[in-house]
Amino acid sequence: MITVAIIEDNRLVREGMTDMLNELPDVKVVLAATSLQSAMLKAACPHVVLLDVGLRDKNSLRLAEAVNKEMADSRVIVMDLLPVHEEIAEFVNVGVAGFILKDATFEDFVGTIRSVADGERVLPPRMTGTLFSQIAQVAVRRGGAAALKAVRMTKREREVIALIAIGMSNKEIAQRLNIATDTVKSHVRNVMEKLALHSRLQIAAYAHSQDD
Amino acid sequence: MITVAIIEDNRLVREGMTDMLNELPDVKVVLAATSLQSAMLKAACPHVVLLDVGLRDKNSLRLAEAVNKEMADSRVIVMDLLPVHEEIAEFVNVGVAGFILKDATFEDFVGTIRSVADGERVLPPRMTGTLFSQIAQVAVRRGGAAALKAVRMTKREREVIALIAIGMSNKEIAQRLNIATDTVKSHVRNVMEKLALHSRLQIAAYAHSQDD
DNA sequence: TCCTCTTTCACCCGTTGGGGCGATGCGTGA
DNA sequence: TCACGCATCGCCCCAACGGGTGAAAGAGGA
Repeated sequence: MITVAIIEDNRLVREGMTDMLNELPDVKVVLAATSLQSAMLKAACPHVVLLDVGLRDKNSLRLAEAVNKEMADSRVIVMDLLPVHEEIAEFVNVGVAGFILKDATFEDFVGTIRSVADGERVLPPRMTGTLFSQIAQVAVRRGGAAALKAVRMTKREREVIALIAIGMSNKEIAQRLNIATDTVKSHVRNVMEKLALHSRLQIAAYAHSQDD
Repeated sequence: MITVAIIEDNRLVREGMTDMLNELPDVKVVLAATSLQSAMLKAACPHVVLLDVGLRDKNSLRLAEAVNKEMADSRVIVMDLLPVHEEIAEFVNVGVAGFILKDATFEDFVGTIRSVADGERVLPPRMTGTLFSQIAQVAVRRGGAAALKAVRMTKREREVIALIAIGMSNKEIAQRLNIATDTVKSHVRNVMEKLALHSRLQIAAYAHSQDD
């Protein structure tokens, strides 16, 4: 049995991965969190740590290094969207055992986990399918709406998103909706949490990508 | 001869207006600026001040009032895109002599200027044509590309716009393009100046509206 | 040749945004 | 009835952004 810890800040992806992996006979997810907490990770002591480094943090490298150092008996797999070659080299240098792109096949994904748990080193293979789409499928399969609720926007949030998309500031949105700017900020923060984004610009980009 | 000052922050519109008006035998543009500087305006001492209040400033009303107060012998025409009735009333109250919508006919436009210079008060007439489209036509007529250059983005600026559109910060753009963040800021400022925008979010909205 | 445009970079300053944290009502459904 | 999600608002902190000014170097056209 391979024990796995998932560090991933997008709720949909995180829970989808957890379910998918738990359906496998030889894999068990023992931890799924948004951020890295050494304490919890040490307590869980998983064979494999799936570490999402997204595209935001520059210090994701040091993050991977830290995990590798403090968890000598755990092996790290870095998940990324579109890593550059130099970055891959750097990650390998700090001791990352595996590398998987988010547009990988599920088979590639599981294969990487098993290989890494087996002691191998897996560098980014050429992949064709999309891991993301499969996660989305799993998400809708289990419990139907239950999963999508995690990323489903409330009425107010959709309003705020729409106003952000047309370029309005928090203050302007507050005036338009007749609420306090702090309230707008709360909505914006919740939206970013749900979509795993980190700026209102990304919210705007997301909004525009939706209504194409 | 009617002397005119133009306060308008969109370069294309500003220069287009200047040229169009200067082609008239009885009109001369003596000042064309983006913002209101009392000193320069007093020095120019125009018969008519064309004041663009756009849709951004809340205090455009006080601006119009200030011009009217300090320039007792100049008459003010407010230009706006889509003013509300209440706003019009307020502007009239602070002594604005004329009012012209940006989707007015050029004839209406010139007529308003002449009437105001003549001492009349011109409230927003019902108009049909679009002043904007005529300005664009004049802009291309005179020198062809010369005018569009004012709003034509440079290669670098287009790159920056594209990266803003997908949600990147100045710092991220700087890293991507291998330039300093201050340089990126310069480009962003220039873009905003050219498009008469006031935030990167609006740039993103503009970019997305373009490639539809 | 000179001048303009483009691209580059720097410094300063005030405002906004992102993130953490807590708190209060209010409806809905278990 | 009680928990939960939603919407509301507040405060703090610090980094990022918007805006102004200034400057330097290279490209290209007049």
